[in-house]
Formats: sequence, C-alpha cells, structure tokens
Amino acid sequence: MDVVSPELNSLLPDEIMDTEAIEDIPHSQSDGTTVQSEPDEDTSVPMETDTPVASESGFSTTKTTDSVTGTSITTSGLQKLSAPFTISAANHQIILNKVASSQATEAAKSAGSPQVIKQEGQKLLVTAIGKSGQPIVLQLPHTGSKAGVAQTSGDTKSQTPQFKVVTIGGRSELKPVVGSSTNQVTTLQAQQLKTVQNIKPVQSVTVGGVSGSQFKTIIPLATQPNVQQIQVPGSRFHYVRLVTATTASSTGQPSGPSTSSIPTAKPMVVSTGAVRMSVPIVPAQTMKQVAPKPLTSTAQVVTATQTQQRLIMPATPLPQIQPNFTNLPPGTVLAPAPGAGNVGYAVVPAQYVTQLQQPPFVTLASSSGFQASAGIQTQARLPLNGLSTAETTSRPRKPCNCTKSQCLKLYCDCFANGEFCNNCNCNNCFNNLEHETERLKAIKTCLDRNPEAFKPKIGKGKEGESDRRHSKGCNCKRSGCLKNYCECYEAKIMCSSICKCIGCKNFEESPERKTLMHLADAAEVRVQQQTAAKTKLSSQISDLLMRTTPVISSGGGRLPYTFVTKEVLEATCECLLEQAKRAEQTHQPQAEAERMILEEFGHCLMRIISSAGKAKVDCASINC
DNA sequence: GAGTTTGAAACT
DNA sequence: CAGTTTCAAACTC
Repeated sequence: MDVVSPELNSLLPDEIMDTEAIEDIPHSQSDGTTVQSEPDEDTSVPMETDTPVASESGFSTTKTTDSVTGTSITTSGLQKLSAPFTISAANHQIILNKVASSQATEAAKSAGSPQVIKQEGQKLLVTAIGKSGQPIVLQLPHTGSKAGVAQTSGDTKSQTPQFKVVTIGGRSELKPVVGSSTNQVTTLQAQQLKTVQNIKPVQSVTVGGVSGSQFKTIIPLATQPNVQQIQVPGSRFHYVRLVTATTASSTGQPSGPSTSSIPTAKPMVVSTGAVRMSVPIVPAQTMKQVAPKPLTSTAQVVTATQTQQRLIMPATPLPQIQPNFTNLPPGTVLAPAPGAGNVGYAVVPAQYVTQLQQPPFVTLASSSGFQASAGIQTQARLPLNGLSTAETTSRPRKPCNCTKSQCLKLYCDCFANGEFCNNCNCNNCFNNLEHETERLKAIKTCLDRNPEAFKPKIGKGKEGESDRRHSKGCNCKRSGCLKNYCECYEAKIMCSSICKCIGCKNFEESPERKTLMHLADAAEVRVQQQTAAKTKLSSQISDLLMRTTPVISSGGGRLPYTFVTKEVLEATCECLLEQAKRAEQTHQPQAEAERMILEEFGHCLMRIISSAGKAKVDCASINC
C-alpha cells in the first residue's frame, strides 16, 4: 500500500487541512504558517455545524446495523450505487474497491443490483482526520496510469492493492496507512485509530462521469448515532479529501488480522481513467465522538469529533500529490505536476459538493472549468452558517440578487456560504463552474483578507454564556439590533459583549425584544393554525369529493351515495323531462317552466337523499 | 415593485 | 485601525 508521506500532508494548506480540526494536536509547526488554529481558544467559538445534508438532499440510504457491508444508496436523480464497498467498522475504513475480480463481481451480484463502474483497478478509501490528531483518513487510492504500471481494464485480478492515502488535517507525525503487504501498524498509528462500533449509514454518490468513467465516493452519514463522520470544525466548508494514487495495480482490499471489514462486502469499482472528480456528499452534522481503539487493520482509519468536512476531489489520476499547497483556499484546484499528466486536486467546499451531487447532473466533461468543476449546480440546500434557526431548516437557500459583486464577494450569501449560485437572480455571476478560476481567486482573496471568512459566524461562546453567539459581534447603530439587519438578531441570538452595537435592544431583559418575540410567537402560532386549518379543510374537501363520487358498482362505497346509480339518474331525468313536458303543455312561460323543472329536481334529490339515509339507518341496524 | 434603510464587507 | 465606500438584504410604502 502506497502512502502519501506525512510530510506531504504537512504541506497541505490550512484551508485544505483545516487544521482547526486538530487543534488539540500539539502543532509541530513552529512557524505557524501552515497551521490555522482556532481563534481565541479560551473564548473559542466553535462554529455551528451545518445542518445535515443527507436528510435534505434527497438521499436515500440503506442502513445496516453494526457495520456496513455494502450499501446500496441512491441519490435522487443520481446513479444508484450498489454495495460495492466495504466498511470496516473496527477501524472505520471505507474501502471502495473496483469490482474487478470475479470474487468481487460475485459479491456485487449477491448484493442485489451491483453497479460496476468501469475503470478498474482502483481502490478508494474514504477516511478523514479527526480531532485530537486522530486522522480520519480519507483515502482515495486507486490504480491509475502510473508509468510502468500496466493498468488495463479488466486486468486487475493479479494486481495488488496500491493505496495512496492522504490524511485530512494530517500532521507529520501521522503515519496514516500501512501497506497491505505488510499489515503493520505502528504504535502511534494504533493510538490514532478510533473506532465506531456501529457504522451505519454510509452514503455513496456518483456524480456524472467523463468518457465513460465515473467516480464514486462513499462517505459516512451522520443521520444516526454511532455514525462516523468526516468533519473538520471551524470552517463552514465541508471537505472530503479524495486523493488519487499514483500507481496502478490493486487487488483485494486491505485486511488485517482483526479487521472488521465485512468479508462479504462488495468492492466498488472506481473509474479513474478519465475521471475528473468525485463528488462525495458529506453531511454536516455533528460528529460523534468515538473511542480510540487499537489498530487491527492494515488500513488506518480514524474518526474524529469534527463538525466540518472538507473535500479534496481528485481531478484526475494523480501520480503524486503536489507539494507547495500551502495557504490555498477552499476550492483551489491544484494544478497537475509537471510530467504528472493531466492530474490535479481540487479542494472544494462541501457545500459546493452538496450542490453538485444533486440532480440534475451532467458529466464533468460538460464543465469547462477546472477539474474541480463538476456538473450542474442545483439549488443549494444547506443551511451553512447557522445564522438563524430558519436557515437551519431544510428549505433551500434564498437566491441571491447580486448585481455588482459577480457573486464573488462575501456580499453574496451564496458565495459566503460556499455555494454555487443556482437559480439565483444575480447578474454577471461568476460563482459558478464556468468561472472557476475567478471564483477560486476570489476565495483566496477573501481568505487572505480574513482566514475565517468562510467560517460560520455563529458559534458557542464562553462557558456560562449563551450557547450561541456571534463570533464577531454585530455593529448595528440604528436598528436596535431588533431587525434582521442585525446578524445577531437574524440568528435569533442575543447580542453579546463583543458586539459593538449602539442602542442595542437585543438582550435578555429587553422589553422590546420580548415584545417582538411574543409577536413572532403569536404570528407563528397563527401560521401554524392556518396551516392546520388549511390541511383540515383540504382533507375535508378531498373526502367530500371522494364521497360525492357515485359508486356505481354494488357492494362498495358508502351506502347513501350508492343510490346515485345509473337507474336513479335516468329516472331523475325522466321526471325532469316529464315536468318540462307538463310545463310546455300548460303553456307556462320559460321562467315558470325552469322553476318547475328545478322544483322537480329538488324533489328528486330529496327522495334520493331520503332513501339513502333510510338505507343507511337500516344497514346500521343490521350492523352492515 | 420601487425606493429607502441598514450594516457587513470592501476599500483607502 | 479608523473612516469611507460599496454592496445586497431587509424593510417600507
């Protein structure tokens, strides 16, 4: 198993590594240039996590207990993935194997409807780095097209696993992966391992493909407890690091003496040849803390208590990770190394990914931008900054209306939240795949100006303070902090000592605030009542429509309405015609004739109703 | 829907 | 860091 050196990881930029995720780790870097520590630790403002993605993005996940042995997951509109991966609950290893071998193929078949992606010889490990230095290693080793390594489609049986592992938030001391050939684990590695006893939901996503190639990613979901997540706190961006391996050849999956990988797990075939990117879906829910567990598997997988996740999307098969990644912002596309072929890495905020993974999607080939570019973006669905309770609901983000910022400045909510613009009303928008270069540059500019620019503004305050507070505080002057102009008020939190507002009325005892709250509550109650009333009315109408539909067939339907049979209708019509004839014979004026007919119709209806009611009573008397 | 107000972001 | 300008959302009419 080939492993990316820890040194290389240490070269990754903060934005990539999201070093906040490992703030508890003794920073080995003395210069601090590559370590972005959480600001004011004593007053740390751990930013809120984003709301879960999975539940909002239409993913359906098949869950298993204890460990995942291959989950067929379908994203709405996306290609269904069937089971071809293995998750080791013991070591949190998620392995996506190509379904190259006959065994794997059989396993995939046994899973139901396995979908084999072309591009064989690739193995994908999805892990991530966690807090306290324990890396959740997101590994995307795959067999590539490394020179000198024969890699042909369908010729993978003889291949041995080749892994290229990069740890998120890795540190130089990390030795994230142990070669499968050796099955050796250092003590440190063992210490770094944590386990999730029950890794249940796992989500795999396929986003388009290029030239027949497809990329799949499996990520753990946080929709349930005991779920491993790849989260990196301190940033609103959610990342999953996917790193392609340099070498080809890969057979089997790493297995250790006591690995909990399910033997029957089906490997996932991950295409690599023309792969442009992989779009994992990373839930933004709070990560569950997992207990360390000695390493028992060859592949190192660690979970962490992180709240944010990041993604590195492999653009193309990468011979080796490019060094000199320092200080690249989220979204940076790492250019191919000289002689490395058409490869690159893209660090993309998960929000983008979230959008990307949503249907409809197109193949990456349709993207004109960098490798990081993915398919069509759809409406962002993630509440990203936790600014308000309302925003943490599942409703899509409001479309922006930017006109001058090109949606590449923090004025733009979409951009500020790490999302592509989609279905927005903006003009001259550059916050899309077609302007990836500009967008990345803008991201970098923002981060240069404020490294925390993309972090949630609302987080926890000091102990004893409110659970949530604005990281910077507001600066309101005229709104009294009781309008949505105020970011604190908008987030439904009280202003704090760090606010610089004037005439603030957004504090606990504020009568104005209480009044507003009461009004808001009352309004909410009214809305709920109205909604309930509408629902009830709609139900009643629906029921009435159903009931008034004549039931011709005997034996079914509600008795009173079964009387409106064809015969009854014919008889009624005859009565009406007879009444019309009578009016005509007596030379009644038209108005009088109409009155007579209507009167007769009324009589008919009364007789029908009377008969129906009587029949109902009779039926009830005999327990009909 | 147009115009105004507001405060964060960007700029100097 | 402070003051000013720009910007887009919130708000009002």
